[in-house]
Amino acid sequence: MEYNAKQLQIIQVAERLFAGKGFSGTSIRDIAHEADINVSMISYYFGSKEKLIEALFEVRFVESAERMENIVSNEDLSPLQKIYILIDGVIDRLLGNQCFHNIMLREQLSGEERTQVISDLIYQLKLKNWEGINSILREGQIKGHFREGIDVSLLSATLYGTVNHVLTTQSFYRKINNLESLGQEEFDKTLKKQLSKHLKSIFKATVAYETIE
Amino acid sequence: MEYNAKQLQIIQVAERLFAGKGFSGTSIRDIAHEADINVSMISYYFGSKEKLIEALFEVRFVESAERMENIVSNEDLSPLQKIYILIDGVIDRLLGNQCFHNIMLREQLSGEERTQVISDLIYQLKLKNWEGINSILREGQIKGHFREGIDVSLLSATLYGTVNHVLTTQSFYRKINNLESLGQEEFDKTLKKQLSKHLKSIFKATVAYETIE
Amino acid sequence: MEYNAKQLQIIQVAERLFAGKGFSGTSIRDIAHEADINVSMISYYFGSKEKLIEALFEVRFVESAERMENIVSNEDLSPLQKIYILIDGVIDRLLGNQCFHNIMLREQLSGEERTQVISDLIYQLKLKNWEGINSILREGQIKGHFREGIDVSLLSATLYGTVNHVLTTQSFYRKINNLESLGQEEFDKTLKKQLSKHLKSIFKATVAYETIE
Amino acid sequence: MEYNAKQLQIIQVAERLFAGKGFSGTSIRDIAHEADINVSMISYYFGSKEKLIEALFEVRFVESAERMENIVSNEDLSPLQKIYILIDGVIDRLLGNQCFHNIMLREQLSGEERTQVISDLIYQLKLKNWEGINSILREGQIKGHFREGIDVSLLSATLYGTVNHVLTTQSFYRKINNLESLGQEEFDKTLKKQLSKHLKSIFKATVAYETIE
DNA sequence: CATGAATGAGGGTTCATTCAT
DNA sequence: CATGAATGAACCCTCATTCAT
Repeated sequence: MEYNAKQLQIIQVAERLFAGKGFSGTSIRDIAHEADINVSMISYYFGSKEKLIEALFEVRFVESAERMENIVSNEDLSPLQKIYILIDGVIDRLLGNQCFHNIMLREQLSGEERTQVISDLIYQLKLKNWEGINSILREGQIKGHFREGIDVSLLSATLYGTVNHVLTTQSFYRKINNLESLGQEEFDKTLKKQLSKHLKSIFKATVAYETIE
Repeated sequence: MEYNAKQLQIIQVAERLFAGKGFSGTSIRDIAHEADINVSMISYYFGSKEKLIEALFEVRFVESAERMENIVSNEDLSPLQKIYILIDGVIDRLLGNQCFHNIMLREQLSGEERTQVISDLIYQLKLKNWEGINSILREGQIKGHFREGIDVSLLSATLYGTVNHVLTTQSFYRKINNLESLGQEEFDKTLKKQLSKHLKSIFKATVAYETIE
Repeated sequence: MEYNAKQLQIIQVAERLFAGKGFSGTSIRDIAHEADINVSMISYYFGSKEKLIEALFEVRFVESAERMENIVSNEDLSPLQKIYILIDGVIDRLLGNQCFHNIMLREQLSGEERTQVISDLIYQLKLKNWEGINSILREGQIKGHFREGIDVSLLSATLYGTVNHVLTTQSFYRKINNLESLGQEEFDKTLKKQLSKHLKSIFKATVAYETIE
Repeated sequence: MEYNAKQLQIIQVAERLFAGKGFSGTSIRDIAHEADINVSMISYYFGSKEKLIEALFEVRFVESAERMENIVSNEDLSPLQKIYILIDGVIDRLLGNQCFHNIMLREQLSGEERTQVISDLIYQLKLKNWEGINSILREGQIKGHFREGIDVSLLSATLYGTVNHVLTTQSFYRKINNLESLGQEEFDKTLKKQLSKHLKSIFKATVAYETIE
């Protein structure tokens, strides 16, 4: 599915508003007003409000579909290096697309199953992510670098859950760590660095034998 | 603030529906229908839909306000034992009140700051939780059991984030781990056990010196 | 119909609120709140909101029913003196019960004919007033003091209309005449004096032969 | 502000209903039903019920803004002739737009100050009317036709108050003067004639020296 | 191909009144 | 005799969508 410039602009505005106020809490009038278009354009271009959020998911998924693949298939890296790159990749992706991941979190919290399309896309992404981590861990186990008996699901949960939680509670994090004076960009940089170190440390301790460096 | 039986019933229904469809996505007619009351009762009992969700937060917060206190102040436990009890407490609390924590996650994702009341309550709860973990860690450091330089915020994020993420992606977790045949109760039990083991392992590796058992 | 102290208190509050916001614009909750009673008391004491305004009219009418009679039947006064006393009486009555006359004006403007009871009371009052003026004028004509061919209805309209209009546009009157610094009481006194002089002058010029003093 | 045909139709219906039942007493459903439109059209066209009445005031004010000007600035007329034309103009205007003036009277009786817009418009109209009368009277005084020491406010009150009062109590007027058999049009004609004569007589006696014809 | 006028359904809230106590 | 809990109707307004142009 290809979208023209106007459609992409609408999607972008919708993404910001859905992130801030939720799907139900955002009216097409809000979107139309912010995007400076007529309200009927949303139905015209996308068919309905629901189709709009589907389009949003499609666009963002296509963008991020290729990343995991590149990491796993790179043969020059050790399993632990791959894990490290994976962690940084997740951090970058989630913090770099905060609006979209906010929406995705909301959708996962929703029992409404807005549409099968979105559910399927989220499922596919999760599966791909899980398989990526899994294949790296298996490779590490085969190479004798990693322990046996690692719970991939829970380790994934720790990776994504920690980043999401920090993303969600940014303002609290700033307050508690006296980082309120920092600009958004600088704060993001600091956050990424600390998150990266923290998660790498957890992963290493969890998967790698002590002797591995 | 005290609520009578009918009010508590409404709150309970609202909690379930807000968790499933979000605040904006749930109409007071939905709530009234499910609770088998007249639509005007919500305004009558709570003043407005917004006041209803505030009441919900107040009730749930009062319930869970005392838990952390009991753990921290118990003098018979070692710091690591306290951490372990804390972890199990968090798991129990979040998985035992899935609807409410779903709503709380939604509210944290929301940029709307529905009301100052809710924001304040969430902030207070987070602060209390943070202080609880912090004081246990400090105690462990003073006693020489725990490492220095622990990032309390990120460790909290890992604890809450991991549990929340699992809570949010339960169905995926079941599917990927072939646990779809289990009943909800049995699954919850399994999940709690595995989460507990996983998080305790992470915390131990992160905070404790290797020699500590 | 007799009303107890509580009922009279309710009537008094209702009068003030009806005057300020109109009958439809005033809710029984407003009244109950201001009168510091339960909402159900209005239905309980009066039967309904409509019956309440009827009661208000009854009470105020009984109060003012006797005045005109006294003026007309006083044999010691000349017709013109009677007219003068009548004018001052109308001014005093309308300005002394501004709330009630506000409500009465509203009811007369209304095409709803809220109830036959109110319509009848207003009709009776108007008729009594008209007859009072008429009989004084007739007396003056018989005595040769007053001209023939006086339009009693229009003269009444000028009397009541002028006072009502001033009553209605008090704030404009204050502004245009630079009386904004005066207290309400002092302003009322000034207003009454000027209205009295103005209307007496009009009446004299309209009804009396020039030579009459 | 320009209004299209449909908006003007809605305004016209609203005017009639507001006059009959008051603003609070008229629901947008009433208006929609009478105007044969969907209820949502009122919000759609005017924004809200309050904005609708504002629009009504704007339209009617624009219509009557020019009249006074024409009278005052006409140099071929004597001051007394101008007064006479003014009186007939007021009578025509008030009796010709009974619905609107009913609403305006209601608004002036209201302590709610529905919106600043309406209050301002009414104030401007009153001021313009006052200034018109004032300038004619001053002209008459300068030319030596009129007395000194005329209270413009009270004279205005008598003019507008008398006409309004007759307008308000038409049915009583008919009854008392045995004019119940007349059709509305014929009655209006009779009323205008009598009102005109009555008010001109009052004004002449009040402002002009006896010798002036 | 794009628009904005128009719609019916449903949103949250307030209403006057009733009824069991 | 007096109360407050509870009700269903109606309130104004916003919603996503449609349709003629």
